[in-house]
Amino acid sequence: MPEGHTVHRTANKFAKLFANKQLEVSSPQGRFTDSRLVSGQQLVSADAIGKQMFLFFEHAVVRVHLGIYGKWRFANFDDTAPVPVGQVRARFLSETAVADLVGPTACEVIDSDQVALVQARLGPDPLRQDLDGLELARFLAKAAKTRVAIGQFLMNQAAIAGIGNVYRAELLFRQGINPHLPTNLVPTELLEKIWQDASFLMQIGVKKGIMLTREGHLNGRPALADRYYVYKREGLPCRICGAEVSLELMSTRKLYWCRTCQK
DNA sequence: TACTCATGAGCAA
DNA sequence: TGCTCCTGAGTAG
Repeated sequence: MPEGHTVHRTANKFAKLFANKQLEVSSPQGRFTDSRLVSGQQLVSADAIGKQMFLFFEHAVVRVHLGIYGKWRFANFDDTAPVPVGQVRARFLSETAVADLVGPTACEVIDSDQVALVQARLGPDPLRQDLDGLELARFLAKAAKTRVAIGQFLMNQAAIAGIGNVYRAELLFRQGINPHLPTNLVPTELLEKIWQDASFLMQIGVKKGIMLTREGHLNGRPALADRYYVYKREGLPCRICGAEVSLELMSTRKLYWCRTCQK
């Protein structure tokens, strides 16, 4: 489920498994021909900003973006690495562990200048430590300048990095905000709440590996049907007021919301 | 077996 | 706004 929390979780796992190890990098599927540019190098670190992951090798960086379909598969082994299954774009192999990447939108080798370019176009990430409040300030500054609907604004990775369709719907529901409200008309206190809630929920997502958004259901592993307030619940009664949950398209993406709770 | 759908985003017009 | 790309799970027939 590739929203920002998945990517941060993967970066942590990658660092834990592979940091300071020499990796054999290959492309079983054949489409990641640049794998040879990093194969044989040590992995220095793994980092995530929003939905982008960066694998820093000694002399180059691998940038990965999962898109909708992308997935990582990790495995430990004693003697022989498991045979790749399906369309494995990239395989990262140490002596005892393997990470297979399937179906990413992007998997490429870039240099530090290109890393800086990608990072510059990304907005603040609620999962990055923000002790001095600068990330929040960046978010508020961007929000103050745009009349785009808040539902659309939250999907813009240059506005806030890491939010996807699920968190967008659930964050707006939790704060009772109409997704069509122009962003510059959303009171600052509410924008701050959205930011803090995103940070809170996404940290849970990183820890648990699944998206949880319902009060009283933030622990354990609730079934998919019990996990969200509005996401994928069109036509069903709102869990708070009982009104029918609405579904509409907002810039080609499905938007779920409750017209009664989100005035 | 064939078809549909999905948590995303870049690009052209 | 519409088209395109990427893969696999679920469902209809």
